Amino acid sequence: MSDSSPELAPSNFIRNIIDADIESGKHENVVTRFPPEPNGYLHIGHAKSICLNFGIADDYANAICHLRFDDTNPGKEKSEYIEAIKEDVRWLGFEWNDNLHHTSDYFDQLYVYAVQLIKNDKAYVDSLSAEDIRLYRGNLTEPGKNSPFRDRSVEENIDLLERMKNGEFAEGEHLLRAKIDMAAPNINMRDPAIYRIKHMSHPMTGDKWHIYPMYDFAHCVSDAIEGITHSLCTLEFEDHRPLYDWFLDELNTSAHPQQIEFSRLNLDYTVMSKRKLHELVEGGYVNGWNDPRLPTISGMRRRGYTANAIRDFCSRIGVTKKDNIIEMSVLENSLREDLNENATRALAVLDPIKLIIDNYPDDKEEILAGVNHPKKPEEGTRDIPFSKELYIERSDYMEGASKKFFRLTEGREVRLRFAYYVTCTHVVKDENGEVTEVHCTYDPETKGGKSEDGRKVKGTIHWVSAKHAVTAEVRQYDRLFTVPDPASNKEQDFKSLLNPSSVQVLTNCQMEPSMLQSGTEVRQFERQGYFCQDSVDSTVDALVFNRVVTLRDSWSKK
RNA sequence: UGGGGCGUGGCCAAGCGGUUAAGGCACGGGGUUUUGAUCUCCGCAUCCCAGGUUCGAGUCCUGGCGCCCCAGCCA
Repeated sequence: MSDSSPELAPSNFIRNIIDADIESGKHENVVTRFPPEPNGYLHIGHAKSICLNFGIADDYANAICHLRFDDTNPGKEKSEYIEAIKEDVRWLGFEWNDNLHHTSDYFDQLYVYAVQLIKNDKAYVDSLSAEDIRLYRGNLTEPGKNSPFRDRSVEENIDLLERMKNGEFAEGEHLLRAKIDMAAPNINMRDPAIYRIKHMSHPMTGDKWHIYPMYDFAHCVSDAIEGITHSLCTLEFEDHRPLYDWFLDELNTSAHPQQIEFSRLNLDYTVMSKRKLHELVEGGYVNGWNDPRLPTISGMRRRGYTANAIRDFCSRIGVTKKDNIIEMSVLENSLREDLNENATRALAVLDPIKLIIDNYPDDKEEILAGVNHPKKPEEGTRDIPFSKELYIERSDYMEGASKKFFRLTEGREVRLRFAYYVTCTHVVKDENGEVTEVHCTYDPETKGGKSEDGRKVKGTIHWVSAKHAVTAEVRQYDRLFTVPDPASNKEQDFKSLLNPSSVQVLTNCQMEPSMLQSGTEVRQFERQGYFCQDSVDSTVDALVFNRVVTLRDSWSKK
């Protein structure tokens, strides 16, 4: 292993297999691959696979990981997705260097291999309808039966395949199938399809082909051509492994990669299948693939997640073959750990109410120093203006509050962060009984938020000078679904389980002036959470912030 | 009811026959704190069930039970 990496990912059963293969001399150089189909955007589940595959390449000496687009179905794939996927992989911090491939790079070779199968009497052109093929396949408990076209001559098969390739037939008219065993208990082995006719233009090969190879045939061959040593995929392909091995054995390829399956990542209160994500995006239930509520890489990036947090998360959840649903708190913990360490602080009032300091001079203004990071003095301080009228959080005042409430209530003294101690005297209400102003007096001897007499002030609240405040919009996100596993009930439409308040927009947030100069980085709004400007909607004239994640809150739980 | 997998605390996950069953998240409690944040300390399982092998089993055997995946010319 390389010693350049200070923190290697924790080991797992796949790394154990690789270790053993190196130990035994089976392989000297490990080659993995991340093989997305460009038919949608990457999500956090893909990040698990990316971290696994590229992580191995990073940690083992002379190991590499290929990025290969599995583009065998032009009906579903688009160049837009290819570009988005590349961007996401790079953003996560991985580099494929010269190892960028497409399954379509191998279409010529694949065709040669298909002809070889025919010559070896291991493949044939079937002319049954799709419906008949399904009927002939049998079912889980009953064997299938042979197609009447199964025994065509090698010459006829080659001729038919050639003509399929040349576009002489309509889609569905013919199908090249492997000749294996229609009675196999593993349904994947009942003469699976190899090539189907599709009169479609392909993002990479244009109009050259009228037939396109199926996954089972193309994937193992592509792996072999690229010299992949360990082909890592998810559990649902376990049943396909015999077929993966069958093709490579029949074709006698120079390399025979080992397919190893691991379980996909599931996160609670969200969905991870591409089909469902497509449904949410295309149905307008969310605003595009990069909607900050989505578990897509682009959505999380826009929301303010960091690549570090996602990689840390992936290393924490492990790699096994067990079905799992990871709690969102694990992801949030990885995020908070990164942000707490790296985000500078700021004061911002999300739901403002006026706080008026009656004994503070009307026109006086002061500049106070706010610590940028409590654990990093080297981050310095920033200027925060202070004056008679401030905004504080509406929830920081409560009428008739108990002594357990550390914030404002009549007669109680609290500290205004970095500023002064103030004591609440009274409030003003409107005709509806809503509090419109909180009044207080301050102690001039407590500037900076400390007192000489050592008096105890339990509560500290954040504030913003009203006349200096910057108004902004803040979007607060909550879980996308109301239940932990929205996909569990197959009869129920998962979309009916969407959380109607997955986003709450606050338009009158008041922030300290330094937020005007705050770029795109994530900042912590003290006592609230982490926020970053929305990369799509925020402008200098109309600031828009996304709440990345709240701070841990042990008070509201009580 | 065919085939393939999986089953260690609320959620993940180490453990590869032999110290009191790692660790993280969550949860409960104490301390520190100009963020009820951070930090810190403490607590928190006998391993799906039942037999068996063994001086000794979460780890081996047998039999159950439970859950997941497969009948696309999708990947």
